[in-house]
Amino acid sequence: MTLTLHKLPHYRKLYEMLRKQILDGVYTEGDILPSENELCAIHKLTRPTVRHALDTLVNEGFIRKHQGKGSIVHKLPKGIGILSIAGTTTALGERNQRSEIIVRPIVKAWDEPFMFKLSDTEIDSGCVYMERIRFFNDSPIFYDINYIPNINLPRFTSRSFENRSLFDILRKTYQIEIKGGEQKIRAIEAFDAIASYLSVKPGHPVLHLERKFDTNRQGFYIYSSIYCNTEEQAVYGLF
Amino acid sequence: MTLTLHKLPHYRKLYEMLRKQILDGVYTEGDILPSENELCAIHKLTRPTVRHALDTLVNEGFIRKHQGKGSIVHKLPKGIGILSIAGTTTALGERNQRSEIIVRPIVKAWDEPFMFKLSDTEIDSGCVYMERIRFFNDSPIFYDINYIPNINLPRFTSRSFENRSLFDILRKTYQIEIKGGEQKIRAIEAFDAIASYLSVKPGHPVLHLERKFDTNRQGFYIYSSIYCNTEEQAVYGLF
DNA sequence: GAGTGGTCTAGACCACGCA
DNA sequence: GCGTGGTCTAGACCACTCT
Repeated sequence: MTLTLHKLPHYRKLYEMLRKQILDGVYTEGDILPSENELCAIHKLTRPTVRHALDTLVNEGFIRKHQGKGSIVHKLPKGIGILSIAGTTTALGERNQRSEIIVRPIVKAWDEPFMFKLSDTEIDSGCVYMERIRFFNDSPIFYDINYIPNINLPRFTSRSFENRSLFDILRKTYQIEIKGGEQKIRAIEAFDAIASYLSVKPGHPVLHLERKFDTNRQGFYIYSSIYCNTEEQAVYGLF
Repeated sequence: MTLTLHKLPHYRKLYEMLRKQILDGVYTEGDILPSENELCAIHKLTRPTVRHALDTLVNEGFIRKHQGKGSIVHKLPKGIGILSIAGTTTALGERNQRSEIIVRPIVKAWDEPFMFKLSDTEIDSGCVYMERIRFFNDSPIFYDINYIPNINLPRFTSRSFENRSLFDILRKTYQIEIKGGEQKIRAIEAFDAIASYLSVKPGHPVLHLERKFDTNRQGFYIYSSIYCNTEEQAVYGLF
């Protein structure tokens, strides 16, 4: 579980460390983190750097800050945190999660019409396309269709994606990091294919998310269309 | 349209100014804002302060920053940005919006069971309850139920809410600011009341959001249950 | 009053995009 | 090479919470 390289900025390293400690239960709901001044002293950093790390944790919902009191660990969401998706680093290691490939990655033209506006470069390059089902506690919760521009991704289609995060592979193999994104959300009736994949009856309401991810590569975006069964677990988000 | 008071921090004033200029079309999609150093010179501020303002704009999706290029104004979402709700200030002035009160504010006990865990203080106080429909372009899009703890809110139930934001009143009358929050999202079948309010047929899929807002008052949260018709317009969010 | 987070200054060096 | 944003230091003062 050693981190890839130590070229991360200081605030990022502190962020990763505190985040891991919260996820590992070193700090649990309601605990107060060391104060900013203590963190400065411990890690030999200055307050703006420490605050940057804490601000990131606040944005991702791990802690809340209260003036005069301290940084308090927030309760972890019970649902599935797909709306925030921790745009920054390693995706949150959801428990009891596995995925099943429905359509292995293939190179093809973009669907027409496409859910987001594409640049000429994207259109000319075509996309790597794949379909997956993701399970939580052995129930199919997500059916997602992914579109990745076919630009400078050697041997991408021959890689294995079973039980590995798509974003993990992009990060580790191609140094592509997700920096943020936008999404459209609708409630729709499951049509036959969706109903079958998600084990619901046709016409059952499901969540439909259309997402566009920003990356650290200029002009390089990743697109996903996700159908989500919210019967048992709600989808969870912050704002 | 003068701002209430000038006691805002510097980064906040710069943020409000740039935000207003973007919304007013002074800068439009693709435009590059003045560089950080230019903003420093113009407003007599230092870079961390300017960067704080820009970071806030990034978090709310108004701009994207690109190293070596600048801060670029992002396209404004076409849908309804309820997932982010601009936790910080004046809610985004949606065009062609009006609301209709279904149940005027009344004091009552909390619904049982409640969608979020309540503290003893909250339970003992009861809540101010109200129901509203919100229209966009004359179509009923949101039906929302609001619960506000009945703690130190003199004359709240006698106020008029027509065409005024609930949060505006809380901010201006009681100095209560929304600082963030969390939400659960599901796709459900509209039951009869919902279907009638949102002008859809019973069983039609609608979005159901259960929200808990943090405020600047310690231990004071606001709760909403929102049903949303996503037939015409998608709900829009960032991450 | 002591400690906490919130705001702010005045510098510095680095990495990236572009001409 | 220049200007951009990204990171970082070393201080300062204020507002808030708790005791």
